[in-house]
Amino acid sequence: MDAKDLLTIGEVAHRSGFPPSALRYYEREGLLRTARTSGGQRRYERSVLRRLAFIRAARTIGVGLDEVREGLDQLPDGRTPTKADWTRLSRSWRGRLDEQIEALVALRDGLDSCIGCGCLSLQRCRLYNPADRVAESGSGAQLLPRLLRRTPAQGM
Amino acid sequence: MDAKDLLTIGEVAHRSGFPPSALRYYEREGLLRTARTSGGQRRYERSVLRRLAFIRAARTIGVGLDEVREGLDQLPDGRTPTKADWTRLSRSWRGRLDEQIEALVALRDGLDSCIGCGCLSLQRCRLYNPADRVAESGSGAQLLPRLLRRTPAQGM
DNA sequence: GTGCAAGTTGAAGTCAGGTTGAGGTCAAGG
DNA sequence: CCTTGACCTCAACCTGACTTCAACTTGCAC
Repeated sequence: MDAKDLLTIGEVAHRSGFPPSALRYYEREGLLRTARTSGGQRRYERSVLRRLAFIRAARTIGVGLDEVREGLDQLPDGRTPTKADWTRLSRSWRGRLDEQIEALVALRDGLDSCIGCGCLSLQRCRLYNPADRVAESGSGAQLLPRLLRRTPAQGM
Repeated sequence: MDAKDLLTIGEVAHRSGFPPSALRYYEREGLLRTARTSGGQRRYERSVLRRLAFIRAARTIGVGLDEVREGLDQLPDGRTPTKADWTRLSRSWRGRLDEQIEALVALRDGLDSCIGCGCLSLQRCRLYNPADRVAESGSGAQLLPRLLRRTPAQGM
């Protein structure tokens, strides 16, 4: 916490791989807090790098920034987060990842059967069925896409 | 091809699960062609439903519209596409799906090791490494997200 | 022949996750 | 002190895949 330990935005950008524009954006969005010099420039504590690693990992998995913020907000207020804190956060993604994989595998199996039959039929094709139910039920809901919906990393 | 067989946009919307706005959009984007009544209203051949099934399946897998169009453009010009035509198109996705699954599994394994060590370290964490490479190469590109990027079926 | 649901258009809006640019300020080495 | 590169803010822009809106027209049932 020595003043010497504080990093400029350029240093953080270089070390984290996020461009400065993203760092400023994350700050605006409440994912990061920064100290400022008397002249108004950002100075980052070293711990921001771990936070950014978390953000990077979350984004890679496809977690949206809102949810990332929620996660980060659950970190202990006063003290520096421990290994256990980060572990707890990460663990919750394991399930999501499993879901995503499961959904894709189901899709692949469906695709296989479609390749087999060449159908893509409204009645029979498993790839198509989600939409079909919509047509039947009149509801706006979808089935498989729901699992995949959480839009995977878009930016940059 | 009897005039009686032509469908209105509402009927196609209902049977395909795509809202009319999406159907018009797809037409503007060159994924669909339609006949028109003397008054200018769209009339769809029934075959559009199969095309839409293809589009739905592609979007579900995460294929972008540009690529869907490319695929559809490869369908035979004069004749009605056969089962084999659709099969050929679908088969190319199998590989993509495999890739996506593989990427997610790798991610999950990486996550597991991170949960184990609680690190999310800049140097060691496998979840983090993709970004690290970016930082090195100076490019704005991402590695894994590229595979997951294409936003899964959004419509309705 | 009329009423009204369903259709038409083009333009603009939406959402996420940032990027880009203009115009100006800060900080550090010489 | 001065230069210069790094930094600041605010606003506007970007992509993809649509949706929504306003203002108007069609087409089918009665």
